Amino acid sequence: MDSSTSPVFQPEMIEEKSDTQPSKKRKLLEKTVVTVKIEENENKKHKSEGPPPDAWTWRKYGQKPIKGSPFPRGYYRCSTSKGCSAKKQVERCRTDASLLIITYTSTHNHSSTKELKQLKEEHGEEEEEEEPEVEITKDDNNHEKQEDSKEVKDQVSSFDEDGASDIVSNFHYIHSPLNSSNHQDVITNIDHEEEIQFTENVVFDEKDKPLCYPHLMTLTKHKSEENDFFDELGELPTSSSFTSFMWGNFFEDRILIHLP
DNA sequence: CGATTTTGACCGGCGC
DNA sequence: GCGCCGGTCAAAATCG
Repeated sequence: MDSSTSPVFQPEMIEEKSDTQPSKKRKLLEKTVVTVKIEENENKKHKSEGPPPDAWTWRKYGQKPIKGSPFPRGYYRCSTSKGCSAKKQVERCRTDASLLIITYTSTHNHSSTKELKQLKEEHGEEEEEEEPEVEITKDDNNHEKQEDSKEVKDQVSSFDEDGASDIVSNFHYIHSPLNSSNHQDVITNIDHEEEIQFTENVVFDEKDKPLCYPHLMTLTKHKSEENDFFDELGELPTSSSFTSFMWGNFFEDRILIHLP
């Protein structure tokens, strides 16, 4: 715990050129990219097109063909809760139609019923922890990302209204797709800065990786710090019970961390 | 009949 | 300034 320099769960904002450009708001959104390998079972034939189910319900609000990709990208918005601003984009890998790239943006302002239930089952009465989390989360945001305070404040305020936390939601992003377990392989990378791969079975050949996620290669090797990732999580203000719950899910799924 | 999907239009950012 | 591209909107269509 190097408190002095440890990056306390730093939801790195997407800024491509923070060099000289005043990064636009657009690029400042949190992004969680999940690459999912879907099995094309004959059983679920037409389902192969749709996005894999997760803990929330999504409503499609748009679809656009993407340059350089034969497959269109679908835009979804969370419809579990009315005021929820969480979004996700679903597209297929340009070169591997069985690879689904899901990009989660923004955060949920609520928890999924499913997960709350699980939480209760595991710990009995940990549900209250949600309340204090909001406070701590806010604090975290305050001293961690001052630059983005505008954005964050905006989001947090809406969270406050609904009385939910956003850090928790971040976890949901991570573990919910894994939880669905309909898929064989899941790669999760948090932000464009720290990309961590989780794979149940390492099936991504070197020839596949650059094709589908060129930057993944770079970033995977740029930091072999799963430690960092763990460290960040360890720093989380979140109650340890919740954290362990989350990681419990990870390991229960037997996710291997594949490092170069 | 309400909720969701489809699809073309619209808009803003960015590169040239 | 213009055109391209990605993201969102909104009306119509479809579904349960």
